[in-house]
Amino acid sequence: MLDVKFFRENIDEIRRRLATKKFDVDFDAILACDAKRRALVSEFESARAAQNATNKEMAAMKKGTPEFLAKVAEMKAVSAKTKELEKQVAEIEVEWRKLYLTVPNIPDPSVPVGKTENDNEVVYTWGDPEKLITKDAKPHWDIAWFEKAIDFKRGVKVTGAGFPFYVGDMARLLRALINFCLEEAHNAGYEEVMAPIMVNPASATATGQLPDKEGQMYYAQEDDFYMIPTAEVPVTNFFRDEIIDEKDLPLRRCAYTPCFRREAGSWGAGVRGLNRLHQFDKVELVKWTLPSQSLEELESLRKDAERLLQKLELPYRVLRICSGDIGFPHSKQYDLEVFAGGQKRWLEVSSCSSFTDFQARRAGIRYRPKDGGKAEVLHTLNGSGLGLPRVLAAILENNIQPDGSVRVPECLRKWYGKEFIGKAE
RNA sequence: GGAGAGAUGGCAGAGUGGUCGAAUGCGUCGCAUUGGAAGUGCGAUAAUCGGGUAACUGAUUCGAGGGUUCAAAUCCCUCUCUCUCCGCCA
Repeated sequence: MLDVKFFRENIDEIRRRLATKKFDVDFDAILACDAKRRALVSEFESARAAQNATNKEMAAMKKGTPEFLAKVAEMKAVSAKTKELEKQVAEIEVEWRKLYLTVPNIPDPSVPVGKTENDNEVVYTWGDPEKLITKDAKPHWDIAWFEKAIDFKRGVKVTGAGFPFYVGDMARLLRALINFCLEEAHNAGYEEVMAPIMVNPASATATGQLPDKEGQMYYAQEDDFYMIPTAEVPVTNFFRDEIIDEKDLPLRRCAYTPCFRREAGSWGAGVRGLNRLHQFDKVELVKWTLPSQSLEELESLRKDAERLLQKLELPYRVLRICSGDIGFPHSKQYDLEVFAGGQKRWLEVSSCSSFTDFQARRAGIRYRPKDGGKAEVLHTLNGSGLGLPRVLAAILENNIQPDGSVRVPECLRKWYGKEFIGKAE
């Protein structure tokens, strides 16, 4: 949510900058509602002030005297009118909030203007993707032993499409990836948390999933809980409605969780195998920073994620996401995509973003300046470090051996324990 | 799941219809005392939104929502959460 004052006073600039995002906002309706709301609030407040003043007089009067009874009679009408105004204010506040929650965050000036993902800029590429297109390379789902190791059929039986079982060595390899990501994050100064994987609507609203992504989350009606689409939601909400001391900033935390996405309407070509799942595993990195530090913290966050890919020996490219493709609460966003040699495709495995004060204002997360002054809204950031199924896909496709087995990257062996997966023994 | 108790400022905790944004204690900050510190004394100390250059000032907030009343932290209803006991359980 944008600062309301800023919104009112810079509406032309905001219109212009939001026009480059892909979301529709009815500015005129919001401004009209805001004006009406302020007028009503002001009318209500002066009515209530008058009522309060009289009530104070009455408190000092002797009860039951004719003067007192006259006041009571007089105030009945005043009270009824104030109550009516109060009701109108409450109604318009709800209407206004509903409208205002549809306003996305403003893109940072450094974000390239563009309409679709085709306008994203490649910042640079690490490693040599060409080298991976070999005669042995094949999409991971075509690897002979793949269906045994990642069992989609049983997943369909037990739950539905997109909920696979990882079996045996593959389960161990996935666990190795989780451990690797968490340990790297720990070494980079992120404090680990294990978080709830269901959240209430207030949390989902604070980070911006509601109302924007309502239909993309699994919802437990009985208890009004949402399955998290990313650990960003519970982890960021940890400090909801709290004030953090400036000396504790920046705060950095990491969390491993399963993530759940309905992916309604997004199935088509190129989403086979591990490319898109309803439940997947991810380690998320989250930061809370001073406003003045969020841009540099975004750069270091991205580098923390990149380092993982480098250690995993996976060629990747860094994308600067254009205004038309960055998300609703995002101010600035980088995506990291690994090259999967079998599919000859880039797969997104991390998205690193700054939300400026957008989430923090919705969530009521502020910091207390060192000088003890007024609490100010801070900035939140997060990035995947990493989304694991696609990393797994790239590992399988890029390290395939002539005998059909796959070499496991050195950095995972500490947990995986062997050099190969899928080797006949 | 059953029974009971409870939810008040940064924390603890008083407050059962008006003079309560709320006693008191702790904490924090400032000043004094001191060579310095401890200690002690004095004073200050909630948030949000609005008006005003400012001094100041209006509204809202005592878990959430609704109701009664001229007037609610206080009375009534609903919900949420916490604690204790019982039951069940990884």
